[in-house]
Amino acid sequence: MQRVLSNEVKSHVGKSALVTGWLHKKRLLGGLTFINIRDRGGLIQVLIEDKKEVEKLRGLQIGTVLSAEGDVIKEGRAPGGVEMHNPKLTILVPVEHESPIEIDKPLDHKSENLNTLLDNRVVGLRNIKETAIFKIQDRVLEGARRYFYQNGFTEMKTPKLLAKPTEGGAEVFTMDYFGKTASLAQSAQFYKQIMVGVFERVFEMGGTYRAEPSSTTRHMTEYVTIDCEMGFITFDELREFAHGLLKSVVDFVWSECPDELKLWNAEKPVLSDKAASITMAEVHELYEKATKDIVQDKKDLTPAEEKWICEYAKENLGTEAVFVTEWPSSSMKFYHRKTEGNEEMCDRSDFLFRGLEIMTAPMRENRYDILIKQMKEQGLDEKEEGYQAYLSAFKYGLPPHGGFGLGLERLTQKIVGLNNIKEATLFPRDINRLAP
RNA sequence: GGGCUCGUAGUGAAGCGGUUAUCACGUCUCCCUGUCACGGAGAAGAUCGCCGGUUCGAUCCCGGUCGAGCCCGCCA
Repeated sequence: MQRVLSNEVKSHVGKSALVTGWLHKKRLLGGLTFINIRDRGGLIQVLIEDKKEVEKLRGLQIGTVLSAEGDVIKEGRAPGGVEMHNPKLTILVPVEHESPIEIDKPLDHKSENLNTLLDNRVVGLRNIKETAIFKIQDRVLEGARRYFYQNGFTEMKTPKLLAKPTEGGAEVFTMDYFGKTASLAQSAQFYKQIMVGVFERVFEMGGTYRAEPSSTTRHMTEYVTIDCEMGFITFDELREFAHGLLKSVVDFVWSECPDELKLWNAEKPVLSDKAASITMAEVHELYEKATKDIVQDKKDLTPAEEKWICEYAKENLGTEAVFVTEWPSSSMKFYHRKTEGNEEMCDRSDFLFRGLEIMTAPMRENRYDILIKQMKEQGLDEKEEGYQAYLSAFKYGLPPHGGFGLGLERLTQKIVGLNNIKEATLFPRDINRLAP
């Protein structure tokens, strides 16, 4: 008999069916035994009355792989309205080891116990509520992909093994590469820009590696960026496009994952039709006025300011996502573009969503000679081998362009409403964690 | 890299200078015909993170160490 998925069983009412999956839960009530079988479609309840069949489950733990062939009955008392009766059970993989954590009840997400959650990830991810996070993440990726395709983008995959750190710095992982030193990509920056010369609009979703010794609720050493770069656009158009991406992804996820979002009591974000922007100076001023806190370093935003300005935007601008613009050019990357008519500033924006920076969206300097000048100003040697391929893209013509990197796990975290980015990561990597 | 906090059965918690180290979930045995966080009775399960010190006596107080979490810096 052919296997039927748990969510398709309802179309077999009155007939017999075969379901195969994992033993998710058993409840023995004497003459009646209920079990739940989990497969990729969800859960199905099976009622076992035959003592011989019940006895097959003795000593077997949650996680046992089994199949049940029986009659599909319409039953209002069963979850989902259908259940299987008179099953013949076949144990495919007996499991006798007790699960280290429970998988049929919501798992503890308190920060103090995060370590247990992550140490037992292999089994814990089978918990329906944990699975929901990553189903949502899957839809985030798909929603983003659709938005890019609708807007004329081409998906690409750029190398993550690099000869030279793309943006310099100590936060780069290095390794032996057949006698040479290779580094892991800490961004797709150079390749994204190079590919503007090929496709105009490109995107990539892939791993990014940073050897930062950060220990916070929002940092990991390996994470996924939804990266894009687009040519022939203005700074305003870039922010509008990025805002549109967030809106589009949110709408898509809420239409695809209502059940999963409900498990987490996730509230749909309120997002304005058009992108909302506030200058950094305005943020500092509003924040200091409202909280009486003095911001020491005015060249950046503190986490407290990021949280506060998002609350402000929600109340006053009708949106939970806001761009912060007018960043000082004194702390910009060499490939960023200075603001025309105001060289003290650069065309950079950070996109804050529910109190967290989820992307940086700047324009790039596309004029070859000015780019070289900016490299020199930052003490970089444009003649170095690692820059040659990158610079030749400019030498042979790149239009005005800009792009951004959106942190997948940060976005998932904020959509679901999780406290720590690692809760939104299957197998997180941080300064202390390299396994599982 | 800096600061603060926390380590007690498989999991989550309580506790106290002298206890048989307490509770809930899970596990095991028995009972239970509509459970869905099933219910009831019983049982097993803990070198109280590790090392050292103070003390007649340390899980508890002190020091170190290892591990973890949170905040800051930096960032997505």
